[in-house]
Amino acid sequence: MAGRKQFDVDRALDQVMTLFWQRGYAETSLEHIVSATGLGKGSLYGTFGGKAELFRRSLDRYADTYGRQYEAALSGRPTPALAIQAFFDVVLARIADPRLPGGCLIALSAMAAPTLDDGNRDRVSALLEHQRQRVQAALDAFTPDAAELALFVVSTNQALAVMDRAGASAEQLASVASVAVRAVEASTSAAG
Amino acid sequence: MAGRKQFDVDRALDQVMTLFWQRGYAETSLEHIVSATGLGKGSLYGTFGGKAELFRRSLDRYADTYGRQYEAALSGRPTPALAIQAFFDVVLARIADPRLPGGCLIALSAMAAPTLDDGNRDRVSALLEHQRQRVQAALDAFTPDAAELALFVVSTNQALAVMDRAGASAEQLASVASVAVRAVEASTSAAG
DNA sequence: TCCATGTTGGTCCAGTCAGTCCAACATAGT
DNA sequence: ACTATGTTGGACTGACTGGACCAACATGGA
Repeated sequence: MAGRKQFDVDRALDQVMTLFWQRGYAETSLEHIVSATGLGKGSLYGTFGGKAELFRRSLDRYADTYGRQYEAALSGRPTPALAIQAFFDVVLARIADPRLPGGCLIALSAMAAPTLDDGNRDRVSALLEHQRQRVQAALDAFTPDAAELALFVVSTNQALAVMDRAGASAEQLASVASVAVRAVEASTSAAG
Repeated sequence: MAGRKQFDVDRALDQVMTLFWQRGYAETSLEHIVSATGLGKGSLYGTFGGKAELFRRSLDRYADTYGRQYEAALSGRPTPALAIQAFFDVVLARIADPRLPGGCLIALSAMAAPTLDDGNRDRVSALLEHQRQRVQAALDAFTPDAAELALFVVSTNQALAVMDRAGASAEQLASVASVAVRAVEASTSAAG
């Protein structure tokens, strides 16, 4: 194989992911991507394919990056409430990081689902379902209502993304998360 | 005034609102709007102004239409839990209506905030804050924690919009709402 | 009746879009 | 050193975008 890649593929993907995360699929042009990565169109098309494929790779990279963090937060907690609080802390910390766009790429993409191609729409649903299963697995040991609670927790996560985008403060977002944690606590200590 | 309007402005606005609600701001072209309303560009520009103004009018019409429904649902309920359940029932019924797009125009627009013009971005925040105040007013009589709970309820409302767009079933959405209602119930009967 | 005023729908325009193509280049194996 | 192979970034294309414009039209008042 002669002629090696002149750029770091993962680094470029991070830049593209951030761009989609900030502006959404429709409002991110190839010109934005070219400008953010410093690459030419030939390199982008040769390495990643078209815009839709570039988006799919961004979704996967996002899910992988933050999926690990969620996984770590959920595991090894003594109570369901502490696990869910740690889960929300991941989101709250990410939202508070000024180097990253607001909200959540998955939530953003779910909203755009009707105008995404079938492949990307399905991918978004699958990633969200995977997230639900992750939370449910962490709750299963504590309560028989894990399925319902897991869906509620994942939904609240999406809510935080919307509220952040709408301009809510860090305190407000933490408050929403804490109400949700108390709901999980009440559910698991009373009925479970 | 000679030369009267040949079309029903509110009817046209409903069609435009539905289009934005389905596809979002960026993915809705003037061509879509012309085609959906059957009007010419001259009529649209003469009556509403440009695309951004058309979007603003759609936001306001949306907020007005469903704001009345939320208001009615919240008022005159004997307990906070019943008020919030009725509130969520408005969203759930709207989502279940096959004639309307999924999710919520406000939530959709909040997600697109970074790429909206200042006027529309501020409008979205204002409408969401108005919604929060509406819920808080309904809860104020019952509990001292109304501010925090109202924010939680409005957030859950946004969560339902995201989950619907992601393909969640009516049962799943109802389940999320019921967990939230129980959280309100526990908060207001225990601490209040 | 006739004209001033507002409406209508189509045409046109400059800019932007995603995607294709290719000539110049850099490398690895021989 | 030479060449086959893969990479690169810019030039180009046809389609589409939001918006400006306007000639034909419809109406209400004088």
